[in-house]
Amino acid sequence: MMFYEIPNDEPIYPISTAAKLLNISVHTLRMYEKENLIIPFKKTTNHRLYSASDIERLKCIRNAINESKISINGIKTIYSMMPCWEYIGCSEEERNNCPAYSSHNEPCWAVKGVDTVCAKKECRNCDVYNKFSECSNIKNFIKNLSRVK
Amino acid sequence: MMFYEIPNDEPIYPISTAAKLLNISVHTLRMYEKENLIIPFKKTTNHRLYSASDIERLKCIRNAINESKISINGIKTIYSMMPCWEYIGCSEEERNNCPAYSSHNEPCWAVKGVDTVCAKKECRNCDVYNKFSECSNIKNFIKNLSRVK
DNA sequence: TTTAGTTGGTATTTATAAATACCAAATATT
DNA sequence: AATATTTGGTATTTATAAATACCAACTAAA
Repeated sequence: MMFYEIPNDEPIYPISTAAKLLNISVHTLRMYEKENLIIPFKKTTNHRLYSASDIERLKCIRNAINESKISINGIKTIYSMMPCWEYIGCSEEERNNCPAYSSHNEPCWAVKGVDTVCAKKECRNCDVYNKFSECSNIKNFIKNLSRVK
Repeated sequence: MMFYEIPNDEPIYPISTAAKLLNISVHTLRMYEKENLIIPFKKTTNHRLYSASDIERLKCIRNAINESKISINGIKTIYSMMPCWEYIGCSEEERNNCPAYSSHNEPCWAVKGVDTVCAKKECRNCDVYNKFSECSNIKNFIKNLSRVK
């Protein structure tokens, strides 16, 4: 018998499976997407697929909502505080042209402009986006910022 | 006729006046205090007094709750992200001994320990606390952090 | 000393965020 | 070809955060 290891960023679960794994409804998953909390992989036919790391991210979101009692808009605001420009390495000018740099309500991946460094990037694969599979990472990121730089 | 300028950090409004200015109930003000969103001045008799800058801060909190739809716990989590240690200038050791450094749910002024630099400080008068009279300042602080250091 | 305001507490109400239910059209699967 | 699933949409329900109401004891002001 052979085992194949599936990378945890491989999109494998259709939406119904993801919903079952998280014990929530399919519609709720679409709602989280509409709110820019999650970016599932989309097939050419527009059908969604979720990876293991997507599931982890969603567990984290569920925990924030249900245990920590942080509203969806609260989570979005927290996401918006990520200093993405440091991670991407934006120049002074690039920062000032980027809506993400001044956004206080939406995560960077929800507001990237058309002339920005990130415009053509697939946010789903971006480190800035992925650093949040574990939610407490934003403050950790801020800690590192202040030490490293 | 003479005019006396009142410093905007001077505690002058009793709770009923503050409530009227904000168009909310007295109990709501006490609730915000219990949740560590605000630290009003307390007279020796335990009666509260609010300053003009307290009122501004509260307007900001009201806006976050009513307009931005961020829950109280969300606001607390956002407050907890403030890199106070940079502002206070804590050493490596001081950081690691301070509950505020690792807190993800409570603002620093709600969790300061007994052996910390801030233990004896009056948080109400602290710059870290006061920088938030204008709410969008946390991200601005992070921006400065990454540039200055 | 009489009236007004504050204290901290619990119990209740209200407003609404979050989740569910249902829909017809499109796509996937057998 | 027939069954199952997904799509995006609106309308509804549910759970609960946030605010209010009420309390007796204490303090402040006229």
